[in-house]
Amino acid sequence: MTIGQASARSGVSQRMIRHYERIGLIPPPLRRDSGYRNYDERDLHRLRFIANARDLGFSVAEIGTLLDLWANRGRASAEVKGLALDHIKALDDKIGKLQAMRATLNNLAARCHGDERPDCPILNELAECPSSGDPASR
Amino acid sequence: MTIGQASARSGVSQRMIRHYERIGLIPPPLRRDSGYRNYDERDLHRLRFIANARDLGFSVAEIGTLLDLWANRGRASAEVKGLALDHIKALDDKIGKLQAMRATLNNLAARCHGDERPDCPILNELAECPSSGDPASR
DNA sequence: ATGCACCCTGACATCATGGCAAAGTCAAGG
DNA sequence: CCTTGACTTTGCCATGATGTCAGGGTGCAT
Repeated sequence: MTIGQASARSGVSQRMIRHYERIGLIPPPLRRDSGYRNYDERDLHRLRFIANARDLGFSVAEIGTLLDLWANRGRASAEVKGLALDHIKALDDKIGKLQAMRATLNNLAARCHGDERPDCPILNELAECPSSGDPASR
Repeated sequence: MTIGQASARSGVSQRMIRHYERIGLIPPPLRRDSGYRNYDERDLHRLRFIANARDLGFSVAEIGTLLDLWANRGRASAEVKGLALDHIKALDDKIGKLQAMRATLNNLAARCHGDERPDCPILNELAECPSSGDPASR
């Protein structure tokens, strides 16, 4: 199948398929005489794996490791689980930071009357030195 | 003050100060005869504003708008609040996506025994077609 | 005047992705 | 057989926010 078909059936854009090939995440497929990349079901399966892992937020490097583990029939599942748990921790970190931002901003927004008058606690707070101002929001 | 001092006192790296200047977020400062950038308290104040906004996750484009509003003494606070609320919504979006990833992954990890045996539901699920497999986790 | 810490510019890297352009290929219909 | 339109190829540029390195100039204290 051509790259367009592989893309449509895997959910990975053509652009990214070529990209993954160039960075070595997937092996270069066979080429037709015309030079067109020719993918088989095995390649497709791998692309779907990549799409799923990417949707879970794994980085390309992590996906590479997961692919290796996937290909290695003798791997210990503990290794995979370790990766997954690490990634969960990273997600929790990100979520926590975003929630902290949200809380601070929500706090500021609540204190801003939001009418046609120019006085605005949001801007006032942004203009403060980080150490001064509202310690509770940090 | 030099860029190093401005950086230390604002929490914005020298690299980013120069960057913000180049993209027009901050005006080019006066230069000494040597060519060194020379910042005053006003510049410092602006840099601190930028640092605070950045810490709340605003993009450079949004920070530009906020700076304009900050400089415009007659602005309506509603405008600022609107920006803030939009940003909160964007944060909620991101948080929601990350939480969905986390939930799915956590689900998978819980089903993986994580020992020395090779069988692993995490890899199995990643290898599935997105439409098949475990609809509950989506 | 010598050395060290600082500053200058410019370029390249990240990470995952999009877009564009010029050129070749394929399949179907006239 | 030839045209047309859809597809593929490669390569380069761009994003956003930031880091790093290199090569060269500056300023100050000893």
